[in-house]
Amino acid sequence: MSIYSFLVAVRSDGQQLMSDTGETTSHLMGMFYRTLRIVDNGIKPLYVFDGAPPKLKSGELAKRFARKNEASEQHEEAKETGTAEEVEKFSRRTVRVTREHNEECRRLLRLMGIPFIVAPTEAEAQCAVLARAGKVYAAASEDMDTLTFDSPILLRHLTFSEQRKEPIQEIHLDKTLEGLNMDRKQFIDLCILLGCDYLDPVPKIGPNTALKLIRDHGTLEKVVEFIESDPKKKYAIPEDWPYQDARELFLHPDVRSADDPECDFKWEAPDVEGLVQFLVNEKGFNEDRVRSAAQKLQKNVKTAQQSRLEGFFKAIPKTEDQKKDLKRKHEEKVADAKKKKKEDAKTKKETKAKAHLNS
DNA sequence: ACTCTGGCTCAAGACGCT
DNA sequence: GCCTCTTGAGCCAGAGT
DNA sequence: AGCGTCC
Repeated sequence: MSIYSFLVAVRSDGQQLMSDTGETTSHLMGMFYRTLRIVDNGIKPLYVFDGAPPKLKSGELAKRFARKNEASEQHEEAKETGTAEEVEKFSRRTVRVTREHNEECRRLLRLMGIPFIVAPTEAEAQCAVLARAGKVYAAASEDMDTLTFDSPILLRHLTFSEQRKEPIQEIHLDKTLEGLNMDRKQFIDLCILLGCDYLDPVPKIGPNTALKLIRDHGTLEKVVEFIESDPKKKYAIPEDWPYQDARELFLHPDVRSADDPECDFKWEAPDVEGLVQFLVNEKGFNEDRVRSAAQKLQKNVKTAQQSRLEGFFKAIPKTEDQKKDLKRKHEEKVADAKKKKKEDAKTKKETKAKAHLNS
């Protein structure tokens, strides 16, 4: 996901950054400096790449594919008749992450000495397993599904950029369940009803209604039964709506077990000359910048071992206003009952163990 | 009057100098 | 054999209560 | 904080 956002956001004059041979470098630029920042803040990141999507997702993926093609057409059209702004707008929408982008990011991580794993399927699910097993301190992702996959802690907006808008959020699954007064099974059912990648949403059921339905009926089985037997026909379950399959994916996703040898991660010193070869010689990065970045990495490999444990995050108490605000939105609706802890970005942070990043 | 959903649009990263 | 997945927030209209 | 630049 972050590769995607780098491709969309890292631009100049409406174009992605490129080497002199015309190859895109936006993803490397984004990866390199963000990872550097993270390491510089005492965190030892582990990246997780998405594997093959589960079959249940193919319907959704087909839709996205269609949308992407549509955007490409609009892009072509804009190039003929539209303004420069329109061309740029549609250009962003046509962005696709390729195998090459992925492989270059992995090569970059290897040279930086940062470990990664390619998940059998969903990266979020793999993140959750590793966090659950204590291989990492938390799973970092923008996706709430990470909690549904049973990660004990989710970090959102884990970036240490100076001009970051959103504060880092640390969300604990146990507190969330406590706040909702639900067990994990109900939470999974709630998330499915709320709308997940695997199933179409149920029309007219938004966050509030979803929460109420699960509260009133306890399980999705009962909710579906209620909806179908409702004489007023207020809601309609979509034709093809295999919620049991979705639930099964959340409960038993295809993941690499944490004790698998592949999950024996190591954080190593950067290969400075390799980085120079790759980023400077091949991609045209500025050599001084790359070398000083590599130096920072090297320094942190040493100091990171002797983890200085200070308070990692500083909690900011929620005001009543903020609570009200949260009532609105859907993910946040969940997050609301969920007790989230907002973190102050400006304070320096340390991880106890290792923070865990999702690609 | 209030609540809720759904449709719409937009913007999206990080650095370093001033 | 192709093809590596957009997403969230803010705003507003309109239906439902 | 704003803004040009990174490649």
